[in-house]
Amino acid sequence: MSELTIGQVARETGLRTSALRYYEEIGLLPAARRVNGRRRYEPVVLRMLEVMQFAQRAGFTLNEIRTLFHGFGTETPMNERWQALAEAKLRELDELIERAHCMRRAIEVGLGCGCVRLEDCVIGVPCDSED
Amino acid sequence: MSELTIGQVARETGLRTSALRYYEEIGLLPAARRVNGRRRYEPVVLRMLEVMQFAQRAGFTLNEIRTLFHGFGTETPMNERWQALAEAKLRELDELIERAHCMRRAIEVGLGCGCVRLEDCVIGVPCDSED
DNA sequence: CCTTGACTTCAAGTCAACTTGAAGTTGTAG
DNA sequence: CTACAACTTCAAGTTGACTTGAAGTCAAGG
Repeated sequence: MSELTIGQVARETGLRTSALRYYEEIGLLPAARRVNGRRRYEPVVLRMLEVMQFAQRAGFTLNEIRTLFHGFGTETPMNERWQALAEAKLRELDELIERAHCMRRAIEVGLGCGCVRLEDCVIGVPCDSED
Repeated sequence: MSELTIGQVARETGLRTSALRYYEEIGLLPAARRVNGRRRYEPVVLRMLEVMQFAQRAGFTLNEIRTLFHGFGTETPMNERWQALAEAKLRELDELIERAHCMRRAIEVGLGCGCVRLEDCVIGVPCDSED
């Protein structure tokens, strides 16, 4: 039982079958081999989907993930488009992390202070400039 | 000139007028006073919008932001719903920050290694368990 | 043979957060 | 007075990431 049905992949990954079909439709997953019209997946897609879900939770769009996967390891071990995207995303992630920290601090201040208006709390936290 | 037109608010905040009308429609902004049918805003909305944009960039949905603003400072200085939402969001933010850090590390590894397949890179980075 | 469950395709629906377009109103500048 | 920009409402369109529904196919069990 080396090949998996769409249902098995769905169960293993926690995705819905509709999502898997959708991924194939938009070219995120390579078109699966068909047996009597039904999809058969090689186990490696489980890992791909794992990474994809991970990337998605980290804020990548499906479009970016597709580029990430297509650009990675084709021809040269590390091509330029992948590198550019990765570096851009790195900067985005840094911004995201900073904003998240900032909002976190703001909420904590809000939880701990007696402000009547949220604006007063948040504005009082120094963040937009630097840490 | 203490009250602002929708155009002025838009210019000051960087939002489109359509967005401001939309915010009013969904109850995120209180319905502005009308003069001959046109909206007039008190300057305080600039701060509100500032905070709202900030919260949005930090990952809050408009729905959450509305709750955050409505629940804050009404009746008791710090009511329970606000507190619950804030604490839940705090946990979400922590998760987000961790995932972002993790993806960041994964990308860096990807940039620095010679892997042919992205999966190999990302999977090699210890993250899903703990840091 | 018939049912059942897992699958297929294709079209349309959903949600958030807006934007766009049409058609009309208001206030000011020339 | 006329033009024009800035506003109004209301309906419909957009994007991303899917989901839902209809109608049909296929293999296995009773």
